[in-house]
Order: sequence, then C-alpha cells, then structure tokens
Amino acid sequence: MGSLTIGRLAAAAGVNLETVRYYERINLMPSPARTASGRRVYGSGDVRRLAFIRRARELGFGIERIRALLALAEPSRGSCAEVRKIARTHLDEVRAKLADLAKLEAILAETISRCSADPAPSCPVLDMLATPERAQARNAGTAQGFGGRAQG
Amino acid sequence: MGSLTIGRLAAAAGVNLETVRYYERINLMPSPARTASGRRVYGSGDVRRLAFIRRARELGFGIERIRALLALAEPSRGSCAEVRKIARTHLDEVRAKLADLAKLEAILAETISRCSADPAPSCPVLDMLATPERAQARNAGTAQGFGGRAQG
DNA sequence: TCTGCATCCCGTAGCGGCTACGGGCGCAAG
DNA sequence: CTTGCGCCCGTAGCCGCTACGGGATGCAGA
Repeated sequence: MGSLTIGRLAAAAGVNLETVRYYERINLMPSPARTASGRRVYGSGDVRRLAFIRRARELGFGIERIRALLALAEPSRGSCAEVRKIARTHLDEVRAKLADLAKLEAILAETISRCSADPAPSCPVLDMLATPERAQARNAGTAQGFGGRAQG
Repeated sequence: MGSLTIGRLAAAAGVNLETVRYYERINLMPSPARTASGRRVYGSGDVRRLAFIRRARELGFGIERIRALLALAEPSRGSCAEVRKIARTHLDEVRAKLADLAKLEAILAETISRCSADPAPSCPVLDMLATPERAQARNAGTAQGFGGRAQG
C-alpha cells in the first residue's frame, strides 16, 4: 500500500528529512518498521501525524505541547476542553510576545524617525541606547531575545 | 575611583554576572584588568558599555549587530547613517515577526472561539491542526519557531 | 552487468544567547 | 580564626532544528 521512505514522507508532509529523524529521536514520531537493510518504512498514518506536527509548529506550539496535543488527538482520549486549555495558554503567550514586539516597534520607529528628521548633532539611535530605560517615554518591559529560527 | 568587581558591574548594569563573563568570552566586553589574585576590575566606562549592550538586547538586537553599533559609537567613528541602517534593518525584522505573530494570533483566536461556541462533535483545534494549511481561511505564511528565551 | 548517482544510515557538532553547575579558591566581616 | 559570600574556570544544558562526515544501499541508464 502506501509505504514510503523517509525522504518521501518528509516531502509529503513538507518537513526536512533530518527533522523527521530528529522527531523520532525525541519520540515525537514513532520508530517505524525497517527493511532488511535498515531503511525506515512509513505509512499514511505517519504522513498525517507528521503533517499535524508541522502545522502545530507553524503555529508556534512547542514540542512538549505538541506531544500533549497528539496524545489528546488519539481516538477519544481526552476532552476538547483539555485541548482548548493548551491552545489558550499558547494564545496567551503569543499575545504577550505580540505586545512586547509592538513596544519594540514603537520605540525603534520613533527613534529612527527622529534620526532622519533632525540633522542632529549626535545620533538619536545611539543616544537612545545609551540612555537608561527609566528615562525613556515607555519601555519594552520584559523583552525577549529573538532566538527563533525560520522553518521551511 | 569607581573600580568595581564583576558582581557590582553586573548589578549596576542590570545584567547577570555569568552573562558578563559570557560577553567577555565572545569579545563583546573587553578583558578587564585583574587583581593579583586574578579577580576582574572594572571602571565606569564598562558600566556604560554593558548598559548599552543590555538596552540593545532588550530591543532585540542580535550580538553581531550590537558589536557593529558599539564600533560606530566609538567617538566619531562612523556616521549616524550607518547606525540608522542597522536599526532600520532590525526594525524591518521586528515588523516581519509582528506580522507573522498577528496571523498566528488570528488563527488561534478564531479556532479557539469556535471551540467554546459550538458543542462541536469533534474538537475544532485538533481539526484545524489536522487540516492541510491550504484548506484554511488564511495561513501564517512563513511562521517562526519560538526559540526565544526570556531575559531577566 | 557494471557504473554512477541519489538516497539512506548513524553519530555528533553547531546555531543564538545565555544559564547552570561543579569544584576550588580569596577576602572581608564578625 | 572561622564563616560564608563572592569570585575563578571550564563545561554542559536549553530549544528546535540543521549540517556535516563517512559509509552503505538502491535504482536507473548504458
């Protein structure tokens, strides 16, 4: 039937091949059957699971939360309420990041605009960076590092 | 004069002590003078530099960009235009992330609201995750992982 | 059948930006 | 003098991959 190599599985779900092996290593994807020579053999259920994971990752869910979602997605294990709770928590985090980023955006945009407006004696951007935050209009609160990596 | 231990420097600039040593290792902070027993000795210039770095990190600048900004901040090295260019690039990235996050937020919020509205037969959140993205109203484009770590 | 390339195997190290831990010192206050 | 904090250093861990190296296998064309 629909038996796939790892490469075809990865392509079908739109995920990097190495990422599939990584998901297997961390037990997010199950260990598949193997051919005599040791190659992985997948079926259509694996495609669905992997596509689910990919979609959840695109929406910013962390691996552990995806693990929980997958467990709740097992046929009639767990309630929709539990799923909603996880999604709500994630949504709250997304909103917090949005708020932080919006503050950064405002500060940066304002500072840069001053930069182009005045033929200033000193650089407004450097001045802003050299100024203690409490002296500033409004600051970004607990800012985040931007460690995120593009996927795709 | 104002000679400080690493702990006092860190506290003065509002940065973790270990982070200061990390910045030294990656040459973002200079190697300071040492006492006979090997302890680091800092001055007020170091406090200013470290506070500048901290502020730039809070605004989401990456280490390499901060390195460039610090070089441009040296007394009358480089123009305000160069500084502005770095800040503009960063602002563009912040805006891109903001746009991505806003899309995630919309999808999550909409899906979750359907979840609470209907006493649905199947869970809307799980359905959404199981649905190929092109079948959805509008998707998040190139989404980011949320690898960022809180600082502070 | 032989050649040659694509695909797969595995383990490990690297990315950014720290944080944490372990084991061992120095230094100052009580 | 002793206690305990502060500092020293090196290394490993966090997330979610990605990349690399060196080898084995599978398949298609000549």
